[in-house]
Amino acid sequence: MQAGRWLVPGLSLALGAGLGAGAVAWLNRKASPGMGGLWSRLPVLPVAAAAAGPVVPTEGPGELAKYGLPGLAQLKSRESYVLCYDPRSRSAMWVIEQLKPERLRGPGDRQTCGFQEDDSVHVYHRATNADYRGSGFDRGHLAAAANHRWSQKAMDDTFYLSNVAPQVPHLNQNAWNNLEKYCRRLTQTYHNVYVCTGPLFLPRREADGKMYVKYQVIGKNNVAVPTHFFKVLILEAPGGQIELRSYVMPNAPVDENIPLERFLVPIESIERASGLLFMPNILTRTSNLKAIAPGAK
DNA sequence: TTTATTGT
Repeated sequence: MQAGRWLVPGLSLALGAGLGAGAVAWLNRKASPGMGGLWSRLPVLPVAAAAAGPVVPTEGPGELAKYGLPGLAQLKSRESYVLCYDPRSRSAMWVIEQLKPERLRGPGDRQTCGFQEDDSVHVYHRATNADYRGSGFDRGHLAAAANHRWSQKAMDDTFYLSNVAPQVPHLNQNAWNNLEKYCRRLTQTYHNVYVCTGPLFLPRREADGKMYVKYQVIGKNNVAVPTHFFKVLILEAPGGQIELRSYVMPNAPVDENIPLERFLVPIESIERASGLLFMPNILTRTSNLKAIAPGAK
């Protein structure tokens, strides 16, 4: 594989963004063999600007991060949830929330809420309302608004587009909505209900017999349309037992008459597909785990 | 009831 060849299409993107930003210097560096002069054309921030930052040691192991690291986990802790942002998909990797019966009721009013850009995300990696407009997709909550009626602020926080993913309207308004209602109902039976929700981008076999991850992107920010969504429920029963239920639904119209149990999947399949791990965290917290697997009543 | 979008 020739790196130079497949890097070139991305170069025009980098140049466009760099020129638009204004504060651009040109890195004058001898072209290394095989790079085809690419380095000499890449825009970088002026060194003075980078050096102004206090953060990184200039000696020892930290020196390789002298000019900063290009990305770190983006955790957003809000009134109603904690989420991990995925700048590549312009959405969340996962959102975790705690459901309690008393939090399901209160002054929170959906009518006063509006979906909002998340200003804490860099504009390059941020979804906007314009991206969704006319796309044919709903702005589907990951942490649901109705889970947080206990405070207007808590409900408002669910309307950040970082807590949203493009969702097929029929799914959002029917089967997925039913799954969310079911989660709220579980607060009547269980002392504590933890819900972790996120998108999946699952590989699929194409006509040539090979596996590909293929997904649509919408808007000028290329917001990724998930192929599926998952929900992992951690339920604390009154007796102290912990129950685990994990669901996956395709981002497609789903007949709402199909029982929710049919969407149960082994937690391991979500862990393998998502790159996330739930079980080690759960197991260190309990020796009393009951996993509700597919095929359960 | 809750999930939304679009148009005026």
